Amino acid sequence: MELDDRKMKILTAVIKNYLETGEPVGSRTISKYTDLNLSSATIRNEMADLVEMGYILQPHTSAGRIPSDKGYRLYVDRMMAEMTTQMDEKNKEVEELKGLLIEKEEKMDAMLKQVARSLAVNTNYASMISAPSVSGSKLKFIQLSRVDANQLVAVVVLEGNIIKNNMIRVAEELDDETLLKLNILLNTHLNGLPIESINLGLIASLKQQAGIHSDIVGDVIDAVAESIQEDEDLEIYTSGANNIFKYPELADGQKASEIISTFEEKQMLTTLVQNTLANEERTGIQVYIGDEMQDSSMKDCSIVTATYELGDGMKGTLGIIGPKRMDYEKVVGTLKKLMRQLEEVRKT
Amino acid sequence: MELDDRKMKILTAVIKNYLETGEPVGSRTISKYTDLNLSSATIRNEMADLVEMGYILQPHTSAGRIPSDKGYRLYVDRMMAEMTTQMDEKNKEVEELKGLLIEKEEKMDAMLKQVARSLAVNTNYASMISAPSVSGSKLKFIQLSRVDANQLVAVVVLEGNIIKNNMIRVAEELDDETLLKLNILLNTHLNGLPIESINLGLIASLKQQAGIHSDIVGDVIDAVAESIQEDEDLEIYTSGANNIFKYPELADGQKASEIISTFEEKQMLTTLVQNTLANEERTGIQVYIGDEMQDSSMKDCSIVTATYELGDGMKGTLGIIGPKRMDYEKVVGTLKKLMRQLEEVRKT
DNA sequence: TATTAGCACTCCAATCAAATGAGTGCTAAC
DNA sequence: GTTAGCACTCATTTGATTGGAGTGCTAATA
Repeated sequence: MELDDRKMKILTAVIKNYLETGEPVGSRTISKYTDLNLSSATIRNEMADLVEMGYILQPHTSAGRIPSDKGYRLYVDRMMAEMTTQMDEKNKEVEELKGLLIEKEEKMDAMLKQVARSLAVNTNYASMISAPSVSGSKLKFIQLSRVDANQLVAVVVLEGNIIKNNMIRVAEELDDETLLKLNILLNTHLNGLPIESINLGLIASLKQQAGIHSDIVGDVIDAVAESIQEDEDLEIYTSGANNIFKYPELADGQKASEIISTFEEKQMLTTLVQNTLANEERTGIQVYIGDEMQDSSMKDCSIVTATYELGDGMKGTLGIIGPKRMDYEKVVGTLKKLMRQLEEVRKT
Repeated sequence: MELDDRKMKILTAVIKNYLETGEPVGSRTISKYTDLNLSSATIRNEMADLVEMGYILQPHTSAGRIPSDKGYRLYVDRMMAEMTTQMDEKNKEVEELKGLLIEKEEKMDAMLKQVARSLAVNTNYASMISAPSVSGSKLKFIQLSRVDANQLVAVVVLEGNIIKNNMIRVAEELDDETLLKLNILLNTHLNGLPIESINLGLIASLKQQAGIHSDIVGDVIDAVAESIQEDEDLEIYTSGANNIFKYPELADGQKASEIISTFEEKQMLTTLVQNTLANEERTGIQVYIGDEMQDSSMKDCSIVTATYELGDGMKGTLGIIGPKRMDYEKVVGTLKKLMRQLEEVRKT
């Protein structure tokens, strides 16, 4: 059987209607809703075909139809394709979301929290944002200072002015001169390097040059590596978890509990973010529908993710978690705008 | 009317039973449950009195009784008093909670998250912990370094090895010598000072001594102050929010949504923490029952908080949020143990 | 051949009455 | 002061009934 134009129109109508109401859609409704001028009986025949083809489902014998994951997928893919062709809508709506303006924030985490929050408030869905991965970013500055007899603090500044630090405990006390030498050694060899390029070979070479202090250099490099790595296991901020209660299909006790839990654990979100960053493609926007995510607690949800870039190869992901029947157009639009705004921020 | 011994026993029996079952308790149940050897009829008479006195409630005419906030309050107060007298229970149960062992963590926030999590897992209630307030703590070390032409990074280490940092933008470029002088100036005047003592007078005096660079000193001090203040607006970590779904009286959509929301916003928790820190008393443990909190979303909850101290005047609060009928004894015991453990941590 | 009107049928959801049973309050007896 | 006994209350459960939305199928129509 073939998905001809008419079937497509009916499918779209079913989905759109279901997105609005959340109730199964009957043939009569479609008959009026569309401009096809077909009777409900004809629609029924077509809908029976669509069920057979797997695009819609019938909760029970005498009920209307609801979209299946496959149906949503088709719909979303078409929408995404359309959106990229008619890019003029970009200008049209740019003003619209005032609440989404991002204030310049000195502290990265404060900014991310703010973005997550405003995203949740504006869309009425739950939201998340991952801190930008620093991989690919370059070392800008390293400073080793003595705090007291056997404690040092290592401060590392990356491009994009991300500051990391770490305490280092040293067995033997270091005098000022040695400390100075170490600082010079570290800075001359490491500044400007992308953090990936700090590998074992380089560390060995540094240790050698440090002579009698090779142990300390080892410790220091470890500490530096650790401080960089620190939230390379993707810090994720979430907001608006309670929004899921606005959608009856998620608000049921059992489901809600699972979703909240998944949300809190963040493990699942982390893998999703990694997934998104790995799969990045044309628009940078990806949609996961129901079972397309591994996690069973998300089987009644959809997640829309977007990759943002702050320059210097610092990429992160932001996303919306909502019911399958979420307003994909609005969400995708909002995310696109936010992506653009985040990319502006780096210029300031 | 007077709350004699027998009434007290009956009240306690009602509460204990209700804590377990969550169902209204009838006279017949009490008649068997206690060793009073009284018939249900007598119990009924007494319970009628207890209702009149406000310690228990009757959801509707022909139902059993449930404890009122006043009843809970009496029960909790008595329990707390008992617990402080028979402190031997301390030894008895110390082994019991294996999962509660706190691993030494270099990073404060990682440790706090871990504590919150283990608290939630062990109790089956939601949990929270506030980062220790640094007020009262002393400055240990300040370092100002140039990252590039017009950006400095200020690193501040407080006692307890809390590290804070902040970027500073300067209009005019500073040469190495000036920077060195500034560092010396800051360290000689500020090291060892409790952070509260950095007031306007001191700043003015520093500015004066900085001579032509007084503007910069102002900026720097501001940055330092800001970085210290940063999470003085009480960072709070929460965990186990989904546990509320385990208690039917909270799992209903509307209520759950409000609670989750309150939990996420953290505003209410912040004021609670401040409250707790301000009111600290004998044991350091406080119980808030239902309406004793301002927030209406918490009207069906109780919160038990404990104040921990990491030395150096660094105090924080940890707590448990659950239904009113939570297992107060267990919760208080667990919190006490955790307090002790946290206080051990500082010694390592 | 594609479309449509018509009709019997299905199934959910809402409504209602009756039955159930836990628990009370009160009174009279012990 | 305590208790047995009894009538009464009220939430909850159960089952039967109904209404209506929606389907599938068939026969008539264009």
